[in-house]
Amino acid sequence: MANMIEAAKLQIDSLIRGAYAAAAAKGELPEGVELNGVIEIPKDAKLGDYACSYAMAAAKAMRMAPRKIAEALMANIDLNGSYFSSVEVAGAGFINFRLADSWYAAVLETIETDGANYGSVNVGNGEKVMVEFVSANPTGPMHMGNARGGVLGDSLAEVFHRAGYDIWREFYVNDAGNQINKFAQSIDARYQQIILGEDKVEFPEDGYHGDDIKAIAAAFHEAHGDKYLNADITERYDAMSRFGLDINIPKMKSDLKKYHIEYNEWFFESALHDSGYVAETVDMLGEKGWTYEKDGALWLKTADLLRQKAMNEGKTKEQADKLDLKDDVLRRANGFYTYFAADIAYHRNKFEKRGFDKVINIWGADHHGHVARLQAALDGLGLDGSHRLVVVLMQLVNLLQDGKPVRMSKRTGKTIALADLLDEISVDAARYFFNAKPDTHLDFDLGLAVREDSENPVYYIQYAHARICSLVATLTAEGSAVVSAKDVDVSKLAGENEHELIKQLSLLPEEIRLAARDYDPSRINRYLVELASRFHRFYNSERIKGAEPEVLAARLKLADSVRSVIAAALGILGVTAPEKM
RNA sequence: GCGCCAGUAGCUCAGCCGGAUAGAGCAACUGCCUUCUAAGCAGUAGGCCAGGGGUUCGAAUCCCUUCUGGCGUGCCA
Repeated sequence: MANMIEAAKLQIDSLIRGAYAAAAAKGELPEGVELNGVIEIPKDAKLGDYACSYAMAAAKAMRMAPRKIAEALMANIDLNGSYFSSVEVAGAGFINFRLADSWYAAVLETIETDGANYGSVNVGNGEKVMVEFVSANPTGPMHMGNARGGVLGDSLAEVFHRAGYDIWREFYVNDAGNQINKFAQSIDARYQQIILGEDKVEFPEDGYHGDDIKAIAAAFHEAHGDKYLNADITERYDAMSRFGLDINIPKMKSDLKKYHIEYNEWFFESALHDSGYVAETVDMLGEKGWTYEKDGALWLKTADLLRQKAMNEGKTKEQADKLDLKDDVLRRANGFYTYFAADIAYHRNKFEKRGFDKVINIWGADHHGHVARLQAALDGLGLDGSHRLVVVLMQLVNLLQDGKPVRMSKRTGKTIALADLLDEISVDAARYFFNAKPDTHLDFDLGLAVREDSENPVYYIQYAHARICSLVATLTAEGSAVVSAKDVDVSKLAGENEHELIKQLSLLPEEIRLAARDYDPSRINRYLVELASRFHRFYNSERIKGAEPEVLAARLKLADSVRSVIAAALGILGVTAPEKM
């Protein structure tokens, strides 16, 4: 689990601190200045492999020119036994380090040791984290937006897993509330149309118009005949919604499974209502003084909670008072709890009952108005939702057909089902493609998606992997098997392409750390493209087969390390690494 | 009105807890297969980082402000 980038940076920090102590002792630099600054990888490798800005940051406190400070520090650095071969002062006062063979060798050894787990880091310390994603309404088929959420949530969960968190994947099934009622009404209308004739029964305007509802109604009719035609409405709706859910939920499970997405738990909203947990949670808010009654409904003092939250986050009282805020209904005048009330209860359950340290929800951006409210409500319960609940907002997918937008609404019935998409493109392409940066719109053109060519970078990456597999097989057959990292003479990999390639290999642990920090698994996509690109460049410029034995062994080991890292990183995204293409 | 997000090359976007000359892919043009997979590589070209102000050794990056676009602001979920 070694992170060689971290190791290099830590070593530079200690080298500089040691040099400062030595320089200060000799009177070359003023004593007692706190060193700080950034150690980073310069954009241009010609400048060095690592650059350090400590001298510039210390200029003011030391009252010296940055370059002078840098030179004094450099003169006192001892590189013996370090990962670095040289150090120099450049630009305005950067101290630049160049990596030695020992560092490159350590990267290859780490990759060999860690195998498929290479890149894992432990920033999470086993903290319990739930990722809740997709949670599509079970009233109809899933669409492209759900596909994006599914892929994003699953990849993000895997990123967190590899960053050292204890991960739990969950799907929240909204099997209660108004939309279920509407679902039952829609099935009922179709059911009656089957029996009485389509023109005899009016279909509700705001019902679900999709063909899937007709199919459910037909199946229901087949199972029960006309039995429910005159049944009590509550009994009828209950039977119909349960029948429909029993068809739709397994379908969602199997559709998601096609994308290799599986959950630890499918959590039912109805369970929260049935057990009285929603009522209990609302009562708790009342006991804490956060609710009041008005017009027959029970309201949450959301405005007060949000103002308090804003002030906790650094806003002044004046700024907080200026916010235009509204309270929310928790229990309607008709006695039913709102979705919001159930959602608060659900999140109380996640934190309080099941003990998750942190919860990450993937939501469509159209729900963003709900984020701060939910956090504030949880704050009101003393659960610190503002810090422990993270909502990743995902812009919805713009589905295009020949450049024109296609509406994606369940009510119009014109959905492009998630499952159908896989008839058009591979799971690999879908997983790669939908794993785009969450906060940007994703234009998905159906015409383009059908194409399986180099337009899609996933093939570019997989090609690199297949190419290496073929190379290893060819050379192994000729008696040149991949050797262990310890037996590789890294000095034979001294070309710029080789060094750049190894440095790219070393970056994966850092990318995983940052992907978790920013809740952005698409970093891994970009990392892979860059890795594949550097490999292809190396492959085209350096011959492996036919090279001198030591050079061949070293280059083959490098290629095989790339193969291993591509497979490991594709594994995070749930994309396969084919041996042949 | 109030709030959230975005504005970087013709297009799609990286870069954003400040660092050196702002990068990639696509599209366009030019080369590279008798030799390890050409689903590949090398090269050419493209920019008031939306505008204005501020902070400092240094700003695409941080702060303020204006403009433009998307979304939210239900006893819907």
